[in-house]
Amino acid sequence: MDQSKALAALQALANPQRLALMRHLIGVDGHAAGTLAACLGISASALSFHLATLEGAGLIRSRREGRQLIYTADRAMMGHLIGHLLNDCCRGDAEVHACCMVPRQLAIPAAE
Amino acid sequence: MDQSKALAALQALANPQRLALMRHLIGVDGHAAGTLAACLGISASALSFHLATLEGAGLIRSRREGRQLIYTADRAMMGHLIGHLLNDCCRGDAEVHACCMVPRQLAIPAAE
DNA sequence: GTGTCATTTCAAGGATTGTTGAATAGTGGA
DNA sequence: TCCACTATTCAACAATCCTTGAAATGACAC
Repeated sequence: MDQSKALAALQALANPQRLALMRHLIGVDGHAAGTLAACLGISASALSFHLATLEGAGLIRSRREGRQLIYTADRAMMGHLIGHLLNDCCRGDAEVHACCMVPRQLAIPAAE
Repeated sequence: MDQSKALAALQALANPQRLALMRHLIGVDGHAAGTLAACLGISASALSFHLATLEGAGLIRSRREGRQLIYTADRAMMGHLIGHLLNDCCRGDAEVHACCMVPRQLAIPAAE
């Protein structure tokens, strides 16, 4: 992932509504725009603006199902962004790695 | 890490100059403000503005050494931010993990 | 003390971002 | 066809962010 894509993704995530949208969209098959507007309590046009920003950054995709547009998270893109922060921006720094892996490692008791 | 801290950190990183600053500051003992201004080619006051933003978000710290202010990255904060994205925002999603963990996470077998 | 270096703070302006409400486009049913 | 439903686009405005250049602060040397 190049620098400018990572930056666009960070700018997209750096907003409370859009971060909330990503949370809603990760781990599900997708949500219609209307559902998302109701979840976040924002207007349809504000939602549309935020969805367009996330889609422009490559963090979500959309498909039409009848009258509805179903939005899904692009989990690979999210992973690549995190990978960029971790390995490129922080150059694989050991302390950064150690601090972000805590919960997952604890969830695996005596894994070695 | 709570939601609002993560958001502040994302907003701080979502700017080309500030992302470049983090890159410069990770993995070194620290840089004086003047050095950083020269590296990035921006004015002293613009630099100061960006450093204050990063410091306000907890991503860097500063100490005085004589006339100079030495800035260092808070690698733990950076790690916690990435951990938040990975485990809280993405709820530990396996595909997200798979896409970002190229070098390290391969050592940890999936436990879900 | 004065002078100089390194940096921050301030005020002003331009650029960008986000919200609102009305108008528009696309889909499907009667 | 007409109508209802879903969602986007547009224009206008408010809010925020970023840059600039001048002034102020803090630390050191003389």
